[in-house]
Amino acid sequence: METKRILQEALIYEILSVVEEIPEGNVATYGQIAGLIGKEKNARLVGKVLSMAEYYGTYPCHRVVNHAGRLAPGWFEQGILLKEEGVPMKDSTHVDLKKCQWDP
DNA sequence: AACCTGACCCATT
DNA sequence: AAATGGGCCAGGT
Repeated sequence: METKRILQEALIYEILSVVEEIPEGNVATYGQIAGLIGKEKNARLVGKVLSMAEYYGTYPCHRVVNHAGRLAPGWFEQGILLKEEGVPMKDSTHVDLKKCQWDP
């Protein structure tokens, strides 16, 4: 039980430290992040963690979108934050991945 | 164990 | 990047 909790926290830390690396004006996809921490097929977990990111601290989780550039459902503030950074938006719910996807 | 859910991804149409 | 269908993985009932 205890070891499981520790492993989870380690995973969360890895995810958040990658998110922290995303430069202003760029966005990354969940799958991208999952790949960077060596868990390519675990993009869903990344989303899960980010949904609770504020619980762990302040991270630029608004710079993370899905593979189609769609913003997180049920989080309207995200679009505003991105626009303020100068991220090109296709519409209120999609960013232009082609122009602003983060290249690690 | 079985089943459902989700801030997902991919190939196909 | 629109709609569908199938796959994946972790958590919760």
